[in-house]
Amino acid sequence: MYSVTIPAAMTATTGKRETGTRARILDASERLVQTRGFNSFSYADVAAELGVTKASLHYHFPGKAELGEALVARYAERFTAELQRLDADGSAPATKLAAYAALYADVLRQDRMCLCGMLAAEYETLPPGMREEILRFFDANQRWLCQVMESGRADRSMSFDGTADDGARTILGGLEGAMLMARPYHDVARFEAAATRLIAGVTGSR
Amino acid sequence: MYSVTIPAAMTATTGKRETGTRARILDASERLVQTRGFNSFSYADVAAELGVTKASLHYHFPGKAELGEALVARYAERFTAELQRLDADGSAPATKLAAYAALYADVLRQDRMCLCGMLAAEYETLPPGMREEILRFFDANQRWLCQVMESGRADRSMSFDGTADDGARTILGGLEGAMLMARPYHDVARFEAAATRLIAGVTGSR
DNA sequence: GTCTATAGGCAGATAGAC
DNA sequence: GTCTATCTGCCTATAGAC
Repeated sequence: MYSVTIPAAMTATTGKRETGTRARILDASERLVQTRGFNSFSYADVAAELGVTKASLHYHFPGKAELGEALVARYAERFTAELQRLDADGSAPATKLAAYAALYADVLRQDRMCLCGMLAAEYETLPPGMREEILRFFDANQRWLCQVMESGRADRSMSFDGTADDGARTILGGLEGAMLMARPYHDVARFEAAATRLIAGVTGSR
Repeated sequence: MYSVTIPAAMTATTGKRETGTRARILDASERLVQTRGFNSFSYADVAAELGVTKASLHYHFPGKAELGEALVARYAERFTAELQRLDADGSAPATKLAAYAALYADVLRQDRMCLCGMLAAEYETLPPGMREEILRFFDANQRWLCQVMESGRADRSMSFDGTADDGARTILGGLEGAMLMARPYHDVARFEAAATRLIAGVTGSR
């Protein structure tokens, strides 16, 4: 098994567990956005879940835009930390890709969509600050995948046509799409089968 | 070029152009859902675009749930007609897959997401009637892709590992995900590169 | 079929007491 | 920091005239 996800309410950089109201707001909001979408959850939802008032939430996050930006920032920070951890492992490129896909599977097992995948669907309706962060998240993933594929090609453990850049995009989009499709069916196996095939497409294991 | 999409306001089965208010409501709503999402558009948006009042919309569609169901039903009907048209062509399996991907590219070129791909993200928030129709849409696509792949394997024009079922799901999810990723970047080429690779993964053209 | 008018609710947000 | 109270606006939806 490749997982071992960092819990939401834990700062990726310090590893320090956060228990303050701010972190609890982010945790509840994150789950709501990943399951329902940014435009389909309200301050009232979060307040009810935390047992506080809406006004209290506005103290921590003046507006929904600020809350949204904080959500993506924390999510991206955590995800980046996971990618660095995978790099630190020093495992083979193909193993890294499998571990990467397993991160997605972990999210799906909680009946959630990737936060940024969900926000990508709502992209047109989001405030500019959130849009920029979302693109940065995808760019970072893309770069990491591209680098893994390049190294796999370099050590001859992988063989694929075209650029590593296009391959990375195919995998990123393929995994996001596989999540999107698997969720309505509540079928993680559906995701895993697709993930395996997507990775096989670049490892040349056919 | 593989496209030649049936215009929205045209009944797929009869080919008869519809100009009534009902069809115009569906057209405007469809575009809004595909760009913003079901929970991010309102009767007011549609009414303003059509130059009628919200009350008039409620005459044609009592509630948003009924409007949503009619949207998916029409979209699925149109899409199914396209698939039948592709079958009638009698072209090679690989050509059919390329034409299938081109249908998605046409949607993306209008800066839209696949209607059902968008609704898949919002799935948890949708009324039961819409949910069932969305699953039916994906099932139909899946079956069509599966059948094309089976025939490709049968005539030896395609070679792929695993079941055609898994392959079909990988392509369906891969294309939906590629759309999802390409839209924020306004980059159709990004989609096309991924689509080509996804199809190459089953045609064995490597 | 389309309109005016309006209901009832919930959204995001703010002021100010404690 | 969290509360009560309140505001304004938009949402879906309905009644009833034309």
